[in-house]
Amino acid sequence: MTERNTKGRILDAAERLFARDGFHATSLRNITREASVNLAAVNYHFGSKEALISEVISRRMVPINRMRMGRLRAVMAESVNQQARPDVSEILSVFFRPTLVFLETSSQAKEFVTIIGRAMPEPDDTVRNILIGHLEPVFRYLLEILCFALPHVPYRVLYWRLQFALGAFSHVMRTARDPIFMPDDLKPEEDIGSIIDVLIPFLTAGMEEAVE
Amino acid sequence: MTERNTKGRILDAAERLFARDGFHATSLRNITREASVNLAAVNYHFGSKEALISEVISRRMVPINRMRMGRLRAVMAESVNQQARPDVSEILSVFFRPTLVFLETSSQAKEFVTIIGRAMPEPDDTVRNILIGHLEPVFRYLLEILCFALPHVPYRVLYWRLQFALGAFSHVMRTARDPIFMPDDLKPEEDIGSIIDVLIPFLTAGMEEAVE
DNA sequence: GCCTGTTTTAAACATTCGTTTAAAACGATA
DNA sequence: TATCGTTTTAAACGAATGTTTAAAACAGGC
Repeated sequence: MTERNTKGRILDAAERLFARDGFHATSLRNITREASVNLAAVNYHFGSKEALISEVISRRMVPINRMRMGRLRAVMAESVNQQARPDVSEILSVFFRPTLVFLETSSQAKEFVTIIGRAMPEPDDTVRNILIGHLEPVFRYLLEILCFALPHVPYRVLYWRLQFALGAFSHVMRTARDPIFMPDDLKPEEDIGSIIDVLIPFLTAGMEEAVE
Repeated sequence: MTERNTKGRILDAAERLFARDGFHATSLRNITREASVNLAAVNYHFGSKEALISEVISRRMVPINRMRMGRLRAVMAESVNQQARPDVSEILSVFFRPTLVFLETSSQAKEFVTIIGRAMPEPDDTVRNILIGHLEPVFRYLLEILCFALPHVPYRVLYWRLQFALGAFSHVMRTARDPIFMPDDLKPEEDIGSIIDVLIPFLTAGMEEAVE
């Protein structure tokens, strides 16, 4: 259940609190209390709070992005083999769905989808750049594949449409647990996958829309 | 050019710095230095930093939302008169375009669109609730009109699609001045209106997409 | 059982923050 | 010009933060 060693306990507690309260509002004292370790443990094991944030993001982001790149390459290869344009809906699925890969194995990892949504709009450059550094190669490849899939849509328009997709995704990952403006006759989705099921067709239609 | 009285100078300086660095990273000392007023002036004129944030948001958000509600009502009235469904593209335009209303009159107001993008994903509840409070009635009316315009799309799906639209919008308002992942052969849009011109058809297509 | 490198602990440090205070400066009015 | 309410000013306060320190506790190999 809870991690046995100090480093792992800190990572789990930090992930949980960063998701709940944000990076800045979460102090090292909160984290170390939650993890039942000494305050100095963070600086001893990670060096700084920033390095801890980086590690919290990296340990899940690296495998997620490896999965993304692998599947994107597969989509691209199949498209070349069959001499057909790749399917936009599949491209977007391949990008967004791996976010949920940890949900099956670790209940703890539910928090991480919130963290992705939090890191993207983070005002602090050093924090945001941690996420951006991970995401950049995937974004570039994604844009490249979309150019193949939608040759009639101008490059500049595709870039902005992909930004819209990122914005919609991060907003919804961040607020899914506690949605804003939720009418009384609706209730929050129990699992995030069902929101992505609504997101993919929405984004696909927007991506494919012809530009006059 | 620059405001003459202390209160106005604080508001302008705060708007500029909140947009550039975020709400939390901007200290009262930064603001008062930028405004060339004494540190205690903020607490004297506004009462607290939180009240200043609220005022920075309100002074532009109130007229923007008044404009939104008026135009939304007009769209709804015309739809009833003509016994036709309201146009989704027009609905979205009427919601998003008033954000830029200050851009013509005040060059200073360019900063405010960034602030809208910053307040939405703000981790601090008290700050985010300031924006949410302003937006809630508009959101509810917007959702209601979309139900009229798209009766074949389930209510729950429309709610989430509207959330996607909000996410895309706030992300792009926040990053428009300094876009992330911008390829070398693209350059940032000089005016935000042209990004909204790309956004509206994208969102419209997503909103209108049939649900199987 | 002693010794060595690693980890944990309690305490302190230096900064920064929002806020408060009390005196000084100002401005309009009589 | 004198007065009174408003505004500005410099200084200090208390609280919270990330980080560092130096000693204590621990673990494994000889």
